[in-house]
Amino acid sequence: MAALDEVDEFRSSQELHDYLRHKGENVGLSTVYRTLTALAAADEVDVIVREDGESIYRRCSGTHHHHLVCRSCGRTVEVEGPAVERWADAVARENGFTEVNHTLELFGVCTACSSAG
Amino acid sequence: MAALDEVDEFRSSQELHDYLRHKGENVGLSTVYRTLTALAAADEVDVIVREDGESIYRRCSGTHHHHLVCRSCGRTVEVEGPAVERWADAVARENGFTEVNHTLELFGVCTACSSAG
DNA sequence: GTTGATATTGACAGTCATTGTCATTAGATC
DNA sequence: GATCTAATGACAATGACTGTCAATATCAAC
Ligand SMILES: [Mn+2]
Ligand SMILES: [Mn+2]
Ligand SMILES: [Zn+2]
Ligand SMILES: [Zn+2]
Repeated sequence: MAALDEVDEFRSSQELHDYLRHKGENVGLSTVYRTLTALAAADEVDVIVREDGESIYRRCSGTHHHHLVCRSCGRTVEVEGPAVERWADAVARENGFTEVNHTLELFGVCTACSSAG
Repeated sequence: MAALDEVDEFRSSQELHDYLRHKGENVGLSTVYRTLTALAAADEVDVIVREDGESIYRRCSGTHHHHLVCRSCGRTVEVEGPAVERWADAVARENGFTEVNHTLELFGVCTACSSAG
């Protein structure tokens, strides 16, 4: 978890494992997978599934929010949208669905990356 | 594409391949993968990446929309949220991001499945 | 301090969706 | 029919993720 705090961007299990190994920590890949899965289940970290299907993790604030992520450098901005949350609830109710959760992520190119080209 | 029209729910490449084989069509798995990837790239079908990372495909209406999907049976409702679209645009602009797209899907349990248990 | 019960670890092998390869086939053009 | 070209499908390879299990750490008695 400390390692995730250090990077501030979304990282996959394998990336985080590499990072820890380069820092000299002797930790196994299995443990990284297990730990991240457990932390995500306990809502201690956020997970999003990238478009290629790989899961990436990040230490985030405790409140419900979504992400605006730079496709190029991974820079992440946490964003909130109360109107969106209400809309999702209403849509689910209108259609009789229960136990509804939603995934909402924004992917784009940040200022730094678009000026760098 | 005709096969996708027949099912009306999101299906993975492998599921669609099975379906075609059971109907007697002699088509290879590679071709199903290739075709679905191409159709998705050409915006002829919608793709979403399930939480386990598997990509599933569906023939949808041409207008921009999102999905309310039953986790149990796959039943899918197309939903629209103009307020959400405006919110996404505003958030992207405020943070200086360009070329922004968004993924927004709702997963829950439909009426039929929740009464069936 | 030693012992033993219990939980955690990590090396390694297995799984499975997806992608790559390539010889074969289908279709068009002459 | 001969020749070229694009599409196909069987099969192998990739890679993220999961399962296994012996080795190790943790810790509470004794
Ligand atoms: Mn977050
Ligand atoms: Mn759709
Ligand atoms: Zn960037
Ligand atoms: Zn259902």
